[in-house]
Amino acid sequence: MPTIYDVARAAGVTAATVSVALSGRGVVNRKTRERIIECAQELGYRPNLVARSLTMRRTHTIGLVIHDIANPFYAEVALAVEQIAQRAGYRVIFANTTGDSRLGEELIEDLAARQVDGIIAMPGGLRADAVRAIAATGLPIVPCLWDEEPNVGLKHSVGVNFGAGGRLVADHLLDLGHRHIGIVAIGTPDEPTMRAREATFRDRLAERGCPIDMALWQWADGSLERGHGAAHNLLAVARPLTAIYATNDVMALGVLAAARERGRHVPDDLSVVGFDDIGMSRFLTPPLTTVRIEKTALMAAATDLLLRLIAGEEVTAPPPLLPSLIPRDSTAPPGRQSATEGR
Amino acid sequence: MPTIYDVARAAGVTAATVSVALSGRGVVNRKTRERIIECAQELGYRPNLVARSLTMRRTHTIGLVIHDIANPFYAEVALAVEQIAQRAGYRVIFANTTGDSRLGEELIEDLAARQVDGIIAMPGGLRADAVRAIAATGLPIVPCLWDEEPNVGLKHSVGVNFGAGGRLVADHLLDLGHRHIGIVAIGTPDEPTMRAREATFRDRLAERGCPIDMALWQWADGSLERGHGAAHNLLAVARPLTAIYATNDVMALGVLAAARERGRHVPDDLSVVGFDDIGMSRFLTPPLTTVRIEKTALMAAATDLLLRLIAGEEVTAPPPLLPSLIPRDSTAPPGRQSATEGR
DNA sequence: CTGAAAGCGCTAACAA
DNA sequence: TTGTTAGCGCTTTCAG
Repeated sequence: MPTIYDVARAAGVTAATVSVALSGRGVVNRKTRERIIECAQELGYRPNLVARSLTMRRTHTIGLVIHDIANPFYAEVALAVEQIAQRAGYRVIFANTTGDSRLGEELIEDLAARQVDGIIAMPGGLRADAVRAIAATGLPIVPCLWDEEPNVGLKHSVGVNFGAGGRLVADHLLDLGHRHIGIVAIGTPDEPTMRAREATFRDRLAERGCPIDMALWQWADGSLERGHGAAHNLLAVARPLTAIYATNDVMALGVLAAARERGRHVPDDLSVVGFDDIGMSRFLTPPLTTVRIEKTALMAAATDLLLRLIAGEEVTAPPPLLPSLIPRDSTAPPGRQSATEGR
Repeated sequence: MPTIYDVARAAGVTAATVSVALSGRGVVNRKTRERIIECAQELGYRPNLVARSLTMRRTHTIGLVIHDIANPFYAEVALAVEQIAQRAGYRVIFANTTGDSRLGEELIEDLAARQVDGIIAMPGGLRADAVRAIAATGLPIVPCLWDEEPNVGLKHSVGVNFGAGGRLVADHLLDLGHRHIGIVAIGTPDEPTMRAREATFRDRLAERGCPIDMALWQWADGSLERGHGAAHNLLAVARPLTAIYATNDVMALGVLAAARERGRHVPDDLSVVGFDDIGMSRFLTPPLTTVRIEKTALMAAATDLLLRLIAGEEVTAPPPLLPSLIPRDSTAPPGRQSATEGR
């Protein structure tokens, strides 16, 4: 690979001049510039961006730390981030934690060592204090869509009022007339903290005189497979159950599958509601009632925020957005009097 | 950020010694090493990986160029690549072309300028000659899962026998007794080249005495939305039609939705088969019959291949794998004599 | 308008 | 075992 020195020699000038000529920063004689450009082209010169990064202390790279990109929710997030970054001349390194917060910490440290200009930190496999530690370093980092600790105690973050979403679901189901509601939540039985979207749901149910039966509370890890399994557990329980709230769409997809496998027709025999509104939700059978998170808009805003932060602009993070419930065909008033078991 | 010099000063040694001590490459006195490590920790020293990259001529970064990561197929691919890379200490920069080959070329050039150690090139928004041009540069690049030009004329690539897949679909449908088959293919009417999975399907149909009715041939861009729209077009045509082959699962999902919207029951009134076997396909309603591409295994192999190439090992690319048809519930013998229109 | 010189942070010979 | 020196490829004053 030819360096700037090679083209300098070819053009009969010095490296500094080539640098200036090629970047169009300073002023260079028209003819010399042309000669330089020509030589560069001929030699197939391509700037070494890591050398430039070293000098400039800017890599034009950002890091995106997510749970796992195979989850459509994060995939959509990643697309939004990359598109905004790309247009600004930034590239993005993505790293999957798969829920391992030990790994998450390593990854985030590595990104910092690689001198990324900033980081977008999604929840799952990243502890708040690790994020704070990085932030304390001065590295711009914006936490996005964190359930607990919406802003991670940081000045810049972009969030959503997940609690409001949980309430919307409770109201929707209650209004339809459901009284026997199961939930497939993300988390583990032993972990004491509960995410807002689950907590407010439970609280609202109690508030409206229909406290949830904890035998109908299932924990899962957010994956399709686990959501599917949890739904089977729920449907196997010999109790009335007319609706299931899966706290993300991917698990809701698993719930729909389990319902079908057990001969439960959705929504006649069972209502299902999800959370997130991933792209495919409206195409499912039946189209899924869910809580919409404006992922794309939010992540675009988050990325823009990060880029401005990097540029040293004085910016202020947008306030948490209110999610909205999108009623589709997977929910309906309870039909056949609380079927207990499909098959 | 403290540099290696700061640590050196603190420990009363020289930078070179710190470098050696911290990397554990050379031999350093036990006590000095300990002192150095201690100082490093105290100062919160973190190596500057771009400086290291400049010296070592190795960034431990690879590029992944894909169509768009929001497509579950590519998301699964990306996960596999990242996981293998991660374990080897590599990070991955992903770049979406969204089908724009002009952009694809820029991205690939930029990755090269950033000195990535290698590139995984997926089809869609990347022209074969652009890939070849980069390869000619000496930058390791492995094309994966390209439909046309399986190996892009390169020595190292990983592929699949897509043609065999198309044939499997044709045989499956024909064997079930279907004679009126529609197709939702990826491409555009004007583009002369057809991908293997479509071409062999068409040819096999003809071979077995059931040439496809070109009025039942729809082109789409591979997205859920377009697949959905194309299916509606197909179902609106006043012709017998008992099965639809969507040449990727994402579009097949759109076909299932369209069928439902038109009151066509799958598989009783309409059989649907996809291609790829993305993770959610077996959870759809009904579970989708499809051609399985072992994405994860293949991409893991591809990434491993790339890493070895980077390491300068003498490697040989695996031969194209044969895909297999996974029969699920979305296909069945044609039922009600070729319904023409559902509603 | 162009060149000389220094420096970004790290590693690698080679000496001491 | 540790230090000296040079260099990776580029940018940026500061002179000329």
